[in-house]
Amino acid sequence: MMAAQDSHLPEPFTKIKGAERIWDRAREDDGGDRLPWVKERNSICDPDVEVLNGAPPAKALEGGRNLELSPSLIQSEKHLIMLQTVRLKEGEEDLQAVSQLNIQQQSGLHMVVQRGASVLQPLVVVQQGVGAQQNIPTGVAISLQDGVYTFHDMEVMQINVLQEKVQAKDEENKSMDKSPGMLLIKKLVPKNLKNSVKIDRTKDLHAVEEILSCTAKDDISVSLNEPKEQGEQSVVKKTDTLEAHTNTQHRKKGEKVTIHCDLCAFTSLRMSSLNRHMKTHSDEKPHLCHLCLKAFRTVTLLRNHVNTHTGTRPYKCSDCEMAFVTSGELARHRRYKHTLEKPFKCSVCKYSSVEASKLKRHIRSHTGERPYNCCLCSYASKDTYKLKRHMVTHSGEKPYECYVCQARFTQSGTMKIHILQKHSENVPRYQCPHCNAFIARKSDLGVHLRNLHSYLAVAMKCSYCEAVFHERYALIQHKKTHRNEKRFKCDRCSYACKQERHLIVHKRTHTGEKPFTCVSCSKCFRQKQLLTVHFRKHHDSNFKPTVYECPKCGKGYSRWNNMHKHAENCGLARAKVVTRHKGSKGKKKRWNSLKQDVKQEGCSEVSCGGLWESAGTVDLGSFQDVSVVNTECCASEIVPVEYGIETSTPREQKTEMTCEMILNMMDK
DNA sequence: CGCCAGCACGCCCTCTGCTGGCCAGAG
DNA sequence: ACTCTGGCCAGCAGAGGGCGTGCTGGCG
Repeated sequence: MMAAQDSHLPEPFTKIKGAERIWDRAREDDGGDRLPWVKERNSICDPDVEVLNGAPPAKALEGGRNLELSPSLIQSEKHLIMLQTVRLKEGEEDLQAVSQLNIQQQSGLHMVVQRGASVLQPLVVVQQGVGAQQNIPTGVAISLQDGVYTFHDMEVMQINVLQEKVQAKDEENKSMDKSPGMLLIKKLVPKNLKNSVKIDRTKDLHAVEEILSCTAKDDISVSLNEPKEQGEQSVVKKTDTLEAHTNTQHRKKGEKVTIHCDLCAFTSLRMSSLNRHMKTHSDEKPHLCHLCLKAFRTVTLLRNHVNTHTGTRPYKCSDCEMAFVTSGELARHRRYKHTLEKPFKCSVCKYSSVEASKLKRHIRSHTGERPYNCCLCSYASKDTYKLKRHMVTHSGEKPYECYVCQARFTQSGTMKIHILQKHSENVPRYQCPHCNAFIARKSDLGVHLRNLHSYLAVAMKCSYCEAVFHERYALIQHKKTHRNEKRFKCDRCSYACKQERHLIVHKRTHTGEKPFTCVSCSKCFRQKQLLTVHFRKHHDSNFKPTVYECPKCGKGYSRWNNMHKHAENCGLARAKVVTRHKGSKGKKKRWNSLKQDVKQEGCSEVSCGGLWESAGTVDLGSFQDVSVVNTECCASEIVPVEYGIETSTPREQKTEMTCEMILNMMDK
């Protein structure tokens, strides 16, 4: 019930940490101004003042009595109220003494104390305007002038229940008529215990829950008091369920007695437990580890610790080879590995965990809370490990080294991937389900899928035709179909070609245009290459005509295609057509390799005038002997089977070869 | 007093996915 | 020669699993 009403802190609460948590919350609420909050643990043995762990700003604690708000909190319009125990002197055991504490005047909190009791100044951070008021059930909240704090916030307040039935009954009868809206906190102390007392939070809050859930019952009363009636006391009690808190003065023979710790909320039915508990308030740790000199309170703790040194693991898992120092470890291990029991369930999603701390960490992924701030940048993490890992980015440290190549990495996972993909056999690759591409990393496959195969709301149009595509990959594949298309068509004949410049040359056959004139004899040519050939042959005395020899019989030809035609009858097998892609470095290497292969096979290139280099398309069809060797190496290496690459028919190849050769030579 | 269960905190690990620089291939 | 593209790669952070350890408190 309480947890449902206060979503802040549903998790279990521990006495000291609760106070810290309040302070932590105050820090978080404090506008993030990063004030140097310092948690101090005041001596719990201080006879006059007990300050809950997590010291407030010094001013607030000054004197242990005056209640002041820290400037930062005032600025942030939040109220900080400290709860501290103030033992009243004899003359102060009345409400007048309380008022002298200035609590009401400064905080708006109305408190009532019982005669002889200590007074608790509340240590609560209340945020204004958080709408908490409507969430607080009547009688559960303490109203402040400008804020509200709930029972949950009262975790750090010491609440106890009056057991004095008769008195309570009278109080109850009086107060039931009073208007609700103000719950007075009353701390009752057994008269033989003059020190401040905290109650067991779990039990008593449960008790209060129970009270609140059944306020109509006769045996339960919730006493409320008007703020102005400070002289009256209120009592929260449930007579039959709170027997455990019986004041020792009223105990009967055989009745179980709850013993309270003077210094905290601990209660127990056994004195031995209390005695042992009291050691927790002492720094005494008499049991020293002889191996590391670390000190422990108890022999058991020391033994467990020594076991960590010796490797003694008495608790062995029955289902696997694991063994542990403590039974708790074993139990947890069994939950993780064998029973798969996950009792901590997230209320937001389906996540569940073996440990509460894991659920707490998980919840941060919902809330976005990032409590761990980097001191060097704006990064903040949700857990300590991530912050620690992040700090490596500032130090430049690369703690992980590849054992093969000594490359260093910042994260172990990165190194693992490196080793897997650089130094391992049978490296797994990820195949794209849409295009059969194989990609080394799954994450990169994701990038590939996003870039190439994701649906695009705005369709992309092909730049060559009207086709539109919603997938980038489909567009790319489609464009490749235009690659070998003879898109440039002559409007006077059936001629078509792939490049516009070829069409321009062709059109001169229709217009009769001959723009290239020989400077020596004024003869005109349609193509630059024709002029060049003419000039060399007729006007260049240094020109030595190229002779293309048949690799089979050695017969020479002045033109490559003529030799080529001859060679067809010399019995050489037909080679595959190879297209050299200009500008492709890799293909250029392969092209040179092919050239070398062809040379080695006996196709002599004699003063060919840069034929190999200038040829756009080469028909090796007549080199039958070469083809046997080269088609294997060429087909596999040079012409990878690619989508959209087409091969030409022999006749086309011859035509294209000549044309492109000439055009390329013209370009030169 | 010892055993035990449970809690809390911390550390380390893995898996995962995003990001951006680099580089070779393609145009 | 240049630009663009996409795979490769390391860096880095998010999320969660598993275990180590210390401590507290119930109980025999």
